[in-house]
Amino acid sequence: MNTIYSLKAVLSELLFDLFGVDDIAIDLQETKKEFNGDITLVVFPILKRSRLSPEATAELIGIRLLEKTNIIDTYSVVHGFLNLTYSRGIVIKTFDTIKATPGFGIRKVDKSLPSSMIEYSSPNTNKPLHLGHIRNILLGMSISKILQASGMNTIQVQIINDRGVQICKSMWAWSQFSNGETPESSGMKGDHLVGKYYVLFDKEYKKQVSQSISSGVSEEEAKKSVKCIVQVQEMLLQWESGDSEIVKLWSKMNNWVYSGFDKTYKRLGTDFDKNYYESDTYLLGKIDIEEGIKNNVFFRKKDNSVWIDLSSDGLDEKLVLRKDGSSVYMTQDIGTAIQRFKDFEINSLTYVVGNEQDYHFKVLFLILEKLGYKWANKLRNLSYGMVDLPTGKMKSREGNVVDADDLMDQMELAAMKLSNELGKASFYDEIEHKELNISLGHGALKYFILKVDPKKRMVFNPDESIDFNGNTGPFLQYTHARISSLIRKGRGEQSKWSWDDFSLTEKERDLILFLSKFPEIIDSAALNLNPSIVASYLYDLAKIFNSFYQQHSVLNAETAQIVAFRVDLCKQIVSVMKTGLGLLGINAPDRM
RNA sequence: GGUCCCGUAGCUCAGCUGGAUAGAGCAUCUGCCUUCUAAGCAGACGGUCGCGCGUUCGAAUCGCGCCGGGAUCACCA
Repeated sequence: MNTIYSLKAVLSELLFDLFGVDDIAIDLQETKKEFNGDITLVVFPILKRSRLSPEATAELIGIRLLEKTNIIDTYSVVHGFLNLTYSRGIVIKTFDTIKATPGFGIRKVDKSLPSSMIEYSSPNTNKPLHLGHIRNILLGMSISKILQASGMNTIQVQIINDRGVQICKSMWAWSQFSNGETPESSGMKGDHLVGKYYVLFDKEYKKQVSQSISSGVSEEEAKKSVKCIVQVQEMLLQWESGDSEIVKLWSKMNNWVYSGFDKTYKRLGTDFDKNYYESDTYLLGKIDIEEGIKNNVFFRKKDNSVWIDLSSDGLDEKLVLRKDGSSVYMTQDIGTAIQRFKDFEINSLTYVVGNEQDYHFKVLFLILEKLGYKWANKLRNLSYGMVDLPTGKMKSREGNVVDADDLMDQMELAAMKLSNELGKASFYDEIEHKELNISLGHGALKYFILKVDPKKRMVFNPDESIDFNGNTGPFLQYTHARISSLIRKGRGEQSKWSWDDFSLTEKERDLILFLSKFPEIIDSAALNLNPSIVASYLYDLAKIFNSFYQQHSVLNAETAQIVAFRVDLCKQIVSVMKTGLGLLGINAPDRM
């Protein structure tokens, strides 16, 4: 339907007829604000074939274009730039199409097609979620919605790192220090309680190490031999051998953590279709390694460890099985990926993972390709930069993290405070007001994180980073609420309008043309695994609307027909805003 | 040392499949609420696009080389 595509088709034919140029040379781009027009053809690439001056070439194309199509109304030539203005007819048609398309921008999903699997969050169970997880979760959640909107079925999964030395540390400390403390008895969220003991372990460990050192043991030796760490190692072995007491404790503490995570996920608005647990999957992959040895993908060294040589791909040798036959991370990831393609009818798998693991995933994908899985080229990595604090890196075991729950509390509080300052509280009853502050606080946080290109590293300053003015979530929500209000108030206006009743203002044209880009924006965000594309589109849309709003009155427009038309236009804008914010996981309140 | 990512206004970021005078927000300053929500709008101020060389009619954008920041290359997870 898109006007740019139809224009490109016409141009393609025309330029071939005129000069014999191919599509590659057709460079169409939006016209800069300073010039008249909507879209610009850059004619420089055509000059070689046209053998005319830039101006003459542009003129010639302009004239012919007007003869050939009614998409374009007028043109102007500035140097080598042919600026084209869409005709009223095509603008009208564009708006009619948008209006006639329910859920404009969202492509229908064919349920019978294979799905795309997205893995994200992937927490450890020894500590609560923090700001780093928030970036991961928001990206995963948002990209899942975007993929759905672009017409894919999705399966959202997380792999929960529920075993290993980390959780044993929490278990050990709890056994030592807790006196049987539980989430119920302490009133703490389960994940926070377990995290508390993880930090306690670290303190105790450091204490024991320094005591050991002062009694004459070398630092290196002390770190390995201190009582608490030795006991943790024993615990891990007991867990692996299925010791019932240990497994019971492990299971109890993990369940505390899960109920805590569930609350946080719910608050963030995410939900997984399936959880994978590392305790179930950590043995996967060994069989595949054996298979790969037979096929000469892997090789065994003298000490019995198994490797893959990736030097011909510009990478190193990589271990896939230890000399004692036990797995490394890579082993599990190989096995888990293969398992997933068996478990589900999926045709792609996207991992949302911090960029510190780029190398790991590059290797993983390469190994799976070498193992001959044809879906290996459908593996993707949405890699994102770390979130650091002004004071440096967050470290859970040292406790200097921005906790996910605390952060959301803080955001809600800030929204409440601002709303009271602005004197808006009186419009609402208490519950409604609370919900609104949740929407706005979370909107600010989500937009702050998602508007940035995922691959950029970001510094988060809890005191300064979050704003409610300017290029922010609440600004978009405010714009949405404002338009909603117009529609509410305009409901009484029953006038019918037709295109013959009025001419379009410049801002109205801008809005219609800008709205029409929404589907491409979604496709582009899906293709690039980048929600920030949606975020900046919505921001631009809001800017254009607010500018329109300031210049023209909707409800007090010159005639009843124009009022009716503008209300209709508002309906389309509000729909795109709401859909778009939804893709970012942000609520769009009707008033605020 | 090898590899990957980042470097654009005082700060936070767009723009990067080459195109016209590099755009927003925050901060600072000026206007605009007795008319549809001022969490807004209009404007001012603010730039050697890290540096150099190259490719090109044209480079923030592509290539090469530096510089700065981060990550990674574990029989850790």
